[in-house]
Amino acid sequence: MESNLKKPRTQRLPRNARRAQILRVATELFSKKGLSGTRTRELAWACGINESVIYRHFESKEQLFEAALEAKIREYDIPDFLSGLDADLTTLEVFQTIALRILSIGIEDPLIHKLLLAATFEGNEETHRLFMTWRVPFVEHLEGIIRDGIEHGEMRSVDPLLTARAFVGLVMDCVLNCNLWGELGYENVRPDELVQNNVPIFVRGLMLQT
Amino acid sequence: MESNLKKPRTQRLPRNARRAQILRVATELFSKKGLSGTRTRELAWACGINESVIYRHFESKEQLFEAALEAKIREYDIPDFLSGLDADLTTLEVFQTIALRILSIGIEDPLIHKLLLAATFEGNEETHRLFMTWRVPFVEHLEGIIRDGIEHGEMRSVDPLLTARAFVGLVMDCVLNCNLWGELGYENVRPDELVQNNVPIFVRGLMLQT
DNA sequence: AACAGTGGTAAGTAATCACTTACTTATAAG
DNA sequence: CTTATAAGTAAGTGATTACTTACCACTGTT
Repeated sequence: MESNLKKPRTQRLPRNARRAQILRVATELFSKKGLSGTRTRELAWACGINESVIYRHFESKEQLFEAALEAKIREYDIPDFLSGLDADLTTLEVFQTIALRILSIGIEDPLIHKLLLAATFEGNEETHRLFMTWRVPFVEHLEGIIRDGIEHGEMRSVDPLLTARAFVGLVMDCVLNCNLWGELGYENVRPDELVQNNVPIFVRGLMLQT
Repeated sequence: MESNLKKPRTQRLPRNARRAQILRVATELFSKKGLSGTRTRELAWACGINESVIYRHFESKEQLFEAALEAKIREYDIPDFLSGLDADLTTLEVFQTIALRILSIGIEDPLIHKLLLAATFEGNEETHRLFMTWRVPFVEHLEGIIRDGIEHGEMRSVDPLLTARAFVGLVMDCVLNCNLWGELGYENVRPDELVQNNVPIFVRGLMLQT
């Protein structure tokens, strides 16, 4: 009856809470170091638990990565945001609202774009599919707007798909600038500053008459 | 005196040739799988040599990665290209020429952008610095052009730095589209097609009068 | 022909990896 | 209080990692 009883180092958590914690910490590590750069050992240590606990919740590191990515994308329901856009907005306002949304998410939650980048680089087919559920809705929505604009004689006859992609790319590259290379001379800028400067240039070039 | 003499499996190469071969194969693997995803064993196997030979030429995997990145960037002398641009070109033509250059390099040599992406994700301070030697010259050159354009009353009074970054971002995102996500519904498009569609939109939005 | 220099190999090394096994203990329902 | 359930731990597992050591053999020089 000596003091052989082992004291638990960490507070015992119910299943859902522990799973959520692992997911949250994993998202942070994966977005910093990528999939193969993140060690399960340091993930467990960061959670204050033993490595084996991770495997009570996720069957493998890869599946944990997929779950982290999916949870991150689910945080922001893009189709819902797009379908909820006010129908009375001008073309410029629509483009600005969408750009601001992408920039705000990217700057307030830097993890998502780094995680998406890791997914495109190290991910499997499933993570590639998840990546597309993030980017494609923006492109398709804008493609539709541009197509309509051309039909109604408001916009120049550009290629709707290429143009929509270019706009989304322009905005998402700003996010990468701020997140990834922010420490290297690319100082942080406010989302609305970027929107006010860049979106009108693009939209003016797209419309037929000012 | 039995047949104990070992036959060499591979052709013996002079130092420079072997080093160049390792660098070339490493560039390919790193751009496909990233730094921590590339194994020295498979690199050696792909070169047809023993692992230890790699370490006769490069002191570590990380240093090999830096060397590969630097060599890739050196292939394209951007400052030289920019300073050699014809002074008689119109603003639209300058933007188009620069965009075509970025797109052509990115599409004809997909390794460079993937390698740069790996560098931003897994690299150290040195590889980050190298990344900037690729992107920054484009931005600074365009920033100067836009600043002049505003001073001469040809362009709207935008923020020259933000605008230059946005344009470079727009173009480089197209490259990522074609390279990284090309297999997933983003079919390949020709560089000149992208230039013809996207650059005029941006430049028209930038100029004061058509 | 002898030799030095070096490109190459075989067979390691210790460390680290993702993941597992066997076991302990907190919690909550009856 | 008893007991089933599950959250937790310690201590591994074999595989794989980047990198090294000791040695071999090809080649150009003299």
